[in-house]
Amino acid sequence: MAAWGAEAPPRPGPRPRLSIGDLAKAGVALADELGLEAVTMAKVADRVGFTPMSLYRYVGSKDELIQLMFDEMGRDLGVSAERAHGWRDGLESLAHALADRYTEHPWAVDVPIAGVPTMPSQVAVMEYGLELLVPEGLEPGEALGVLQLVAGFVRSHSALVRDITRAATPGAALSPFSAASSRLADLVDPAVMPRVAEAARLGLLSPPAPDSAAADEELDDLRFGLDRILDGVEVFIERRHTGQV
Amino acid sequence: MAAWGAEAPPRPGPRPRLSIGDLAKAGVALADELGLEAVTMAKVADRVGFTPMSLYRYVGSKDELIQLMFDEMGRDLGVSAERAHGWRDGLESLAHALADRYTEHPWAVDVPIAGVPTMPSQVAVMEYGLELLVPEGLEPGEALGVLQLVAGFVRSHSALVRDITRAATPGAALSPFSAASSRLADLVDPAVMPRVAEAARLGLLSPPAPDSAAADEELDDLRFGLDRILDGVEVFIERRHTGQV
DNA sequence: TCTATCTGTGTATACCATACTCAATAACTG
DNA sequence: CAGTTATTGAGTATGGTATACACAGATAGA
Repeated sequence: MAAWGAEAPPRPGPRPRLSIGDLAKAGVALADELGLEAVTMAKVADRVGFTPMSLYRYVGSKDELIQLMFDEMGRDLGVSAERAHGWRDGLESLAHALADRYTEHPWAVDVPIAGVPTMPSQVAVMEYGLELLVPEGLEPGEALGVLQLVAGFVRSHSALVRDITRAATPGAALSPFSAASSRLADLVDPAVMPRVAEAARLGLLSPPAPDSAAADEELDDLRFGLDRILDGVEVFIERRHTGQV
Repeated sequence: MAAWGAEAPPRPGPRPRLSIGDLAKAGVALADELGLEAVTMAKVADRVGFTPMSLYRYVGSKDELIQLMFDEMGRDLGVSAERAHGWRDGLESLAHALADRYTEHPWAVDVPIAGVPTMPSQVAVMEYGLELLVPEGLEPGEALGVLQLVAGFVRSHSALVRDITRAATPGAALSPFSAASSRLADLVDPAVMPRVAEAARLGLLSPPAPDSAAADEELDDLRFGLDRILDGVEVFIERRHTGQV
């Protein structure tokens, strides 16, 4: 796979003027500025000073380019198992590092998950997680399951945060569906769905006011879910240590 | 919002020959047969015996149609809080019902998450979850957090299962990336990533052989993640009951 | 120097979402 | 019952999209 950067032996013909990484970086920059839907072969080509069709010398399809962009944005998370104070601290660092990346690159939550993780940055996360969890007695398969749990939660949480942020940002194009969330209290029949109606009344289903506390709330939500997951993992590790499972 | 089916008062002009639900159902059927990328306005129109442009009398955009399809596929999960034996059993039933739906409609994991859940089927899930968890002492916001955890996990797990299944199915169009997973063992340098290399050697990163045990493995993985989450929630509920939090 | 091979370009195609216009339709008004 | 008017579904058109294909120039090895 190209993303793993096998070194090319000397060949006849002109040397490529780009690398796959250049292409991925250009795509990331474009998506950062204008969103994922703005990433077209033509615009990426323009950004690197190429014609659209030349990109196909580097990637087999646009989908492949998108996957490379996702890998690019997940590189070098700055976590290391040696520096972590135990598995729990390590997983928390990972979760926050991932969440930060999603915040920096909001489009990344729109990139479809393409099968079992095989891109370098994802594999690096796997190695990290295995280093944290296998010494605690987890089987590799179990450790990967925990990792999937954490990474998946951060992703879905980040997606929610992004959409809420977008809906609460005046001037942003809000879909007809996010627009409806503020009216959800009117749509839900309290007789049929009393608890949702109450939650809507409490404002839990509307975008929060864009005050300074919004970021804190998002962080709280991340922590809440993460704490539940890690509590569950802790229970499992305890049981494994005491031979109950 | 149209999906909530406000009844139309008598109006001049021809009566609409379709309903939004018809359109959503047609889209679902199409996606079931040919995948989400096959869902185009033209093909859906063809299926209901309309011209492409007529669909815009019912939906504002293709994205809106896709959201309606997602709502359609999540309707009537067949769970009820009254029938559940406690919150944990109730959440397990929900998770399995959702997983079954994703299995029946694999394209659903490709539907982008559009903000805070506001579609009827999603709101029904919310009501269900609140009924299960609020009596245990959780705040509505906490209960929604737990629900997001469960639903998000089932979704990401289902995505993985679908991609693995697709990769293991001979004849299916497998992306260059899923194709690479079988070669991951060759790509990873054991000196740099010893634990991933070992996991690859154990076959944990390759699609499983398409034997009869595959379905069981998938179910095991679902159970594993779900058990961790619910263990974590259980710890939280215990603490709440004993006033620790 | 010759040759095989690779790069980036130019051109062309098929598909797609969707804007705009219009004739036919059917409820409401008198 | 006749006229008015809003609405439906069809027809036509447009701009953007990914990508197939063929070619001219460039370059490393013989």
